[in-house]
Amino acid sequence: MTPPNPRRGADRSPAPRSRKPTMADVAAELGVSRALVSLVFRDQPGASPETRERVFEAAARLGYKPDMAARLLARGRSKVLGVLFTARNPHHVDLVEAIYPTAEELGYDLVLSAAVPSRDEQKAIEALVGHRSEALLLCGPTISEEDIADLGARLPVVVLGRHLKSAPVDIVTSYDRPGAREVVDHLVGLGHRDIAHVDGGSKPGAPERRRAYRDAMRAHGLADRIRIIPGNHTEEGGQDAARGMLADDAELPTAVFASNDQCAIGLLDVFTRAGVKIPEQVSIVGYDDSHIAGLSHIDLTTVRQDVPRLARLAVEAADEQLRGVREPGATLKLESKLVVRGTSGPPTQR
Amino acid sequence: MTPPNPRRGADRSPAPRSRKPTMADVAAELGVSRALVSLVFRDQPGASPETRERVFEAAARLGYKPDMAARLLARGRSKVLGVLFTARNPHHVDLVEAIYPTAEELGYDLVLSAAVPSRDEQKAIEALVGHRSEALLLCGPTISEEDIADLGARLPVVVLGRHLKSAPVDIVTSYDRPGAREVVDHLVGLGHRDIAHVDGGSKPGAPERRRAYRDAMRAHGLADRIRIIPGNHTEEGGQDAARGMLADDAELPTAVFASNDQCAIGLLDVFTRAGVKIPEQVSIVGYDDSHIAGLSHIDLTTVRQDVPRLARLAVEAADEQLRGVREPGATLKLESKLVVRGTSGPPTQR
DNA sequence: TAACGGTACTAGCGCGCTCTAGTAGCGCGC
DNA sequence: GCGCGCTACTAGAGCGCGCTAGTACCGTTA
Repeated sequence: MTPPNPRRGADRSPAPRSRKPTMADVAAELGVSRALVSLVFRDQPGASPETRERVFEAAARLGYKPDMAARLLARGRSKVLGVLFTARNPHHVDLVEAIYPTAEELGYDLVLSAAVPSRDEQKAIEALVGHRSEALLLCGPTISEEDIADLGARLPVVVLGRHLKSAPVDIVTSYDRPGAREVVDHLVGLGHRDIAHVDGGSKPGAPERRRAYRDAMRAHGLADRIRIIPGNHTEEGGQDAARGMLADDAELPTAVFASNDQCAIGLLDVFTRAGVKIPEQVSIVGYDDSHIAGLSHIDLTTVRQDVPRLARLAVEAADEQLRGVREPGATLKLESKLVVRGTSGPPTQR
Repeated sequence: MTPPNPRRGADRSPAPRSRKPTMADVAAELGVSRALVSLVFRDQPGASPETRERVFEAAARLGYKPDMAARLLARGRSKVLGVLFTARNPHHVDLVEAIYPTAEELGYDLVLSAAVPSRDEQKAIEALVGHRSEALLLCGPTISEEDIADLGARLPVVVLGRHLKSAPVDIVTSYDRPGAREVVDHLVGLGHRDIAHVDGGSKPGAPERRRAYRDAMRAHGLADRIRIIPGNHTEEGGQDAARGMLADDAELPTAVFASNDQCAIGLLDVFTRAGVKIPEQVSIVGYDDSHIAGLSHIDLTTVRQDVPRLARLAVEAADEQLRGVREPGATLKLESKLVVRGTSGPPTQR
């Protein structure tokens, strides 16, 4: 029986388009050695300015572009960082956007792999490793701490936005306590006392934010008002939580602190549609200050994570691990700060 | 005992982590040839079942993973598709998610490159080509038609969601006319006559949707009610348009058809915050049915593009070009259909 | 018996590049 | 004359893999 995929011999040369020119073509064109062309393209000393000129000119004329795969293979260092992110998470998207400039600055190329429903994180990570990523930047990974530790033993790993007890990886994230504290301070300052928290279950960062919320409430003597509603880091999570609160006979809290922006947006939506005035009847505060909260239609009060610095630190951490200047296992935390926008305000008395 | 570490000269490898195992390590471990291991990993005939078992077992034990870069280099065909998308566009994200399964099915690996503000499309595309993408899938590219044509001359290109006059590339998109027609039919059926269109300027797909809106209005004898408001395919575009409409002395239209979902969401937000009831005072209809519209808090009436099929057709088109079974230049169009949700309803008389 | 065909494997070249270890040619000082 | 150091270049060995063209060893068949 022939295999179902008989793409074999016909596999060799795809379209009869003109073959991609290689370094050898450029070298032959000029009558010099491949090594010289290589030198020029790597911007290494050892070629005269005139020769450089001629090489670039010939390369442009032939349409030569360096082949990354071959370069990666030949070079000890691939200078490629693999980035895992969740396509649907706007905060991750922000991080990815912010990672590009620093990576470029330090001379790294980026390969992205998206965790999507049909393709779990493990597979996405394997793809990154397979593409010769030297180090991995994982945005809010949901795989087990053990798996992350295994990965960390194989290559440098930097985890963004998630705490880990003990894994041989670097961690770059924000302090949750001050952020949550600022949220509660802000809301209490506005006159709120019934401040609920819609959490993110066990999603990256969620346990810490939940704890920070509890601490902040206690610090304000509001221990008895602590109310934690199970949620998720998705719009649906917020929607479900909001529906639950509306269906509940108990009074609505006057303020809700959500575990991330997507969740907050879910809350916002269901409340708005139910005729609950935001922020008059319920104030809503998110977390992350993803572009979807800040730039768009939401005008959400939220906790801003310093995304550009998070991204920079993450890339630098990876670079340091790669250069071997220190052992993995560092934890870097940044301050985050409250951004007051339109979804929080003083409660109205009922 | 453990594999002897044949360290090469002066250790160029970054961290002193255990060197990545290669096929040779696996072969040595079993006392067989590299070629055998290669066979097994490529799932080719020529190895006994027992041997396969042993190879896999040894590979797992050593932690061997095939190296893509080397594989790409050695293989005539790289079997890698490069995907360009805009990180912030939820519809693009949907497409990326949908592309993965088909690509996997046809045996292609995916490399993503995001167009982000700090990194224009040209650079993102160069990165894809440099990583040995055999073909490119471009989600709503904004570069010039000429640049796309140049690209298409170099390698197979499939453009998603944008019309082109003449370029040697395949195009996969949706018919705009029936979708827009359905929108106008729906709104007229509800009793609307003042139906405005917030367009997307020259963004991919926008001109066609604008034209389709005009045609549909004319078909309903509403040529004199045609009202096109300049917008953009972003939330800000929608917000600006909405603010403009509110500031305008003229009466609000009773319905607004936005050029994409993000734009519709911007409209939705500004209107809602201004106290305009949706859909009682103004109905809003989007375009794309991106997850942000469908699954989330928006409950937006919109035109659904058949994302899974778009994705499948795009990958298949790339595959066909690569196999050389036809010349590039095909245009594939899919039906799209109206999805009625909560943001459209009958107008209230004033 | 030889000839044959099939299975299970191996040798070794080459993909396009990087990089070490060179060589050739030059001017210079002694 | 010699060595010296410098610049400008080249030869050639890999990087980890895929793939063609083998070889060795069966069991059949005429």
